[in-house]
Amino acid sequence: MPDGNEPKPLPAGRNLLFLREEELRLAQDLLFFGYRDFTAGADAILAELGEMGRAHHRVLHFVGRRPGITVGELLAILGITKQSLGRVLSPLVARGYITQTPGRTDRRQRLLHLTEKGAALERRLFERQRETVMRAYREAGPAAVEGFRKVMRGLMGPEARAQFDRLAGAERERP
Amino acid sequence: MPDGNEPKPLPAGRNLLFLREEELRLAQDLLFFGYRDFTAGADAILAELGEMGRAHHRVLHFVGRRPGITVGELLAILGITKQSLGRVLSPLVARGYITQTPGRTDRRQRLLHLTEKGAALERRLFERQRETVMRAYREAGPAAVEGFRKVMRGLMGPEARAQFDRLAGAERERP
DNA sequence: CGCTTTGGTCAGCATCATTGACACATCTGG
DNA sequence: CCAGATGTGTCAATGATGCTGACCAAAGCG
Repeated sequence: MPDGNEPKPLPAGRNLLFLREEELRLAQDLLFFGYRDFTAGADAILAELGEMGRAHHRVLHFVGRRPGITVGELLAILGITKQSLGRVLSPLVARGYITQTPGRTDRRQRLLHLTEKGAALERRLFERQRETVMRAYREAGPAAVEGFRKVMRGLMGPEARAQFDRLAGAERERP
Repeated sequence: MPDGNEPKPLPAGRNLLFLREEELRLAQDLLFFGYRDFTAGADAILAELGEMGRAHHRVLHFVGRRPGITVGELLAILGITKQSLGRVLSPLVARGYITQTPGRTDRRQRLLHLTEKGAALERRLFERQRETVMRAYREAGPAAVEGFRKVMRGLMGPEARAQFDRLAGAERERP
């Protein structure tokens, strides 16, 4: 990321960079409506199925994202307590969406993987959200997408940023 | 929008517009981490004060955004039920954060306004989020902000889009 | 061998949402 | 003017998601 060290106090775009009140009000509105509708599709599927909610989806997502993830890593990513995760993870295991296998080197760990059933549900939720995001991306155009990514990443705190970068780089085998 | 010093003259549109799996996974991660950290600051203030949560903040925000809004309009914006709103709004009125006054033309309506106390709390939460958003905007730059806005708006469904556009254009007041 | 780490579990509580049913005041149209 | 529609408030019950504190068991490690 091209941070800081560029001594360019160029006042170009100053109006945009000086965050006036109305600009932040707009950002608040955008994030509220946008995030709500982004999650709405998957939420509706889950509500239809019953017994599961958004928290279960998040677990399915991140386990699918990092197969073999440990409980501790998942806790760090989600930023919730062990007890809260337990109430979501245990049913997912009991109902055959996720498997737990002891770690090879550290047998205290429970490595989490999606079962076929779990992967199927995750994919269904994924496809539903893909429609929403694809439409937004297509309407906005590639340059806007790049800007969207920059701003969303900028909203994260240092910890979330580190978590995100690990996930984003995981595909390319680049830690 | 088509500014931006791209050092990589890839076949730009096509790769970005065809929403590959990994691109959506990234979008999911971005929205999860970004939205969570965006709300985290205000949530922390509210948790400190006790007695109020994110739902109360949303009410304060939208009442401040549209002074004199009716309960029905607020329900439409928030997309929750009357009962859910009641449990949040009633305490805000009882504790002197919001006033209800009968509508001039339709006395069934309860027009909502922030009190001085309510405006002060809303401003405190606002300033906290301003820091987060300002940092993200500054790091990303004006072009990225424009893209962010386009994509977030694109994520909304038709109803949310109409609500958002009304709020965005609602600088003009009606007495 | 103790100490730490990793994970699981119990009991209790708070917040934010839901549905269904009902009550009341007020506006509006025939 | 009355009947019905509308705007708002409130009852009870339920569910999903989070929290804290406490405690336990298995496994790794110095």
